[in-house]
Amino acid sequence: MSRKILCVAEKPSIAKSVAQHLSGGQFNTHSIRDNAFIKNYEFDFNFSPPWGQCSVIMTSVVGHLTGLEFAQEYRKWNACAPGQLFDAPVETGVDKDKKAIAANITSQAKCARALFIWTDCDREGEHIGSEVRQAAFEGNRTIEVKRAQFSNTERAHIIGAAQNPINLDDRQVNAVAARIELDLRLGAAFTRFQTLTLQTMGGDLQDRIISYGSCQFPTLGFVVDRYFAVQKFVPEKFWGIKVTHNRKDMEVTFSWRRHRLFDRASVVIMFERCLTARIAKVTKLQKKPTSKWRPLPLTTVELQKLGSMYLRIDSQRVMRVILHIKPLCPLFMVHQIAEELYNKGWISYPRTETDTFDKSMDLKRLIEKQGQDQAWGGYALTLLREGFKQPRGGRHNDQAHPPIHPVNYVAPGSLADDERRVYEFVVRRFLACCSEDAKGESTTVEIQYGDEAFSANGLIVLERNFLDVYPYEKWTSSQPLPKFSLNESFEPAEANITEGETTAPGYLTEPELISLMDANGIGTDATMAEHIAKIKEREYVMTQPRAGSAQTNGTTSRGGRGGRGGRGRSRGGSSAGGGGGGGGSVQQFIPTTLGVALIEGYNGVGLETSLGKPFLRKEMEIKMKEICAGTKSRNDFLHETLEQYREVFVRTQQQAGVLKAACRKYVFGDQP
DNA sequence: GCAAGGTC
Repeated sequence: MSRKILCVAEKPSIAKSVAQHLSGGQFNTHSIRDNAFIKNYEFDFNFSPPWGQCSVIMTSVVGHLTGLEFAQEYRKWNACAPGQLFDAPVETGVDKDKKAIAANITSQAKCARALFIWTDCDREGEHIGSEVRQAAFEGNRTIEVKRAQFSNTERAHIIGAAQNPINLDDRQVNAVAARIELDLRLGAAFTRFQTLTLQTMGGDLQDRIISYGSCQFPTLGFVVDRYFAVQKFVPEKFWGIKVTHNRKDMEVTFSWRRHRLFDRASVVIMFERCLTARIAKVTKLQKKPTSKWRPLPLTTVELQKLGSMYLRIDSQRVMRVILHIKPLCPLFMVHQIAEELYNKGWISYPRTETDTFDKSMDLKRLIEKQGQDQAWGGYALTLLREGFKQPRGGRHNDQAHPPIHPVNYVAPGSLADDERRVYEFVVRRFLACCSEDAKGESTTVEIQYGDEAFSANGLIVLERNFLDVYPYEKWTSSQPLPKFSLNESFEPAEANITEGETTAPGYLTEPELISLMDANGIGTDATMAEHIAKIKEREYVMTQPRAGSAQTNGTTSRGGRGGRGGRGRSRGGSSAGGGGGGGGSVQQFIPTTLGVALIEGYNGVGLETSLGKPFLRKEMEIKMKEICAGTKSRNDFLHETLEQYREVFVRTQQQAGVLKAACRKYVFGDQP
């Protein structure tokens, strides 16, 4: 029997590093025909029984091998009514530019005894694995198929994965296969319908593609929702009372327990009672221990959000990204950099939803590796000797990957500038997770002044703990507090009525948009940025710098945000200091007239669940998870979802007038 | 001329 095993990874970089680890560095490299990226690595490896010592060919694909298309006769836009695409026959075929890669696998499988699949351990990776399996079957009907389970490219981990293969999970394969079919049918049907229908209105809509996608539209919906919240916002005046007192060269500001009222006359009456009373009395003096929690283990979405807030990405990287014609935004770049660090074996798999470390993981060993660093090595070693804490656990677990953490030490000096910053962030975050919370003492002084109560807060930081290694967060007192005693009376230095106005929420920013997409299951961590780029490309939205985003000008009292619109909320306290802060201004998203018209149009069709809302897509995601759990079949899912959308489609077709009216109103500016 | 998901 053949002693050859064929191994196939999801991308060339993984094939290479796995080959290096399994071979101990001794391997031969062969190019393949018609593809410059793919290499076959040849070496020997001693597998666990029943395989034993085998010769190995390690190669890879580049992402998906195949694509789904409508049968030839349905591909032309005018070949059929768009609604027919819900049922039109579809066929899977190897992508044109992937033929050579598939042929390589087919031919290598011919004389192999087994196929080991080394695609990423996520849903899409499982499906790519099934595509690889199919290509291998074309050359060898009886090849045995196994799957290696790994989440980083650290040597021991890779060798362990080679020796403990599992089977391909066909549930995950089915879930993805169904998603692919749905995305194709729905995307094509609605895109053709919308485009062809609205084209007839001429003008600006004449020659453009008005695409629909199950991710594009909800993303657009978030932008439009916020836009209307801003537009419809009505500012309201409010009034408050501020009391200040000077003691030992410190000025203490007491804030009103009622915070603010929207009725000026009442505030004036209350204020005058304070003045009449003249003397304030300390009614409560409380000191209590307080702490600032160490951060949770790092997930992809957090890395992207915090990355764009804290890590400046240099312009060279921007150029590289432009040359690859990739969507241009900081989040996407952070993602790419993390991917590179993973490929090189420095950090764990950077796509994970998990914010809990498995108890069996040897975290101390990972901390130890960081001990040699000049900047944080000392902290790491001290942490090992004293103060190590098992990290807090969040509520997310994708059951596939641990939180993002450093797997090996690399001297920051040997990394490119932007890689270094991301690596440093991952390391510091990891060390912070394993540290003690910061400890402090908070003091609250409450006074009674007239009929009103006021209070002042102070904070003393006693132990910085994780803050020492995690400069991205700050914990500072709002004001230093002098000593007060219980029941003492004093005459406040000053009391004033303050005046302010509620301010409108801001337009949606990129981190906010990402948060909304994440919370609603729109796109994956790798594709969110692409969906955002897509709705810009389609001219559904545009971006512009938010005026005055750098600092709030705090001379007049502005009572926080969001009276009516409700959404806009000032950032949490830590944003002020942040390490490096990005420098540039925050981009905000504003819908175009077309974007508004589309969302308003679909909202106006009177469906229970508008296409501009995230619910339908969210439901799809939940059902995919059910398929993976084995509680739902692929066919039931496909059928249910198609019928659901078909209803929307039919309704929208019947009420195309509503969609057109929205375009007349917003795009052409006609008065109704 | 359509989608979303991989990756180069």
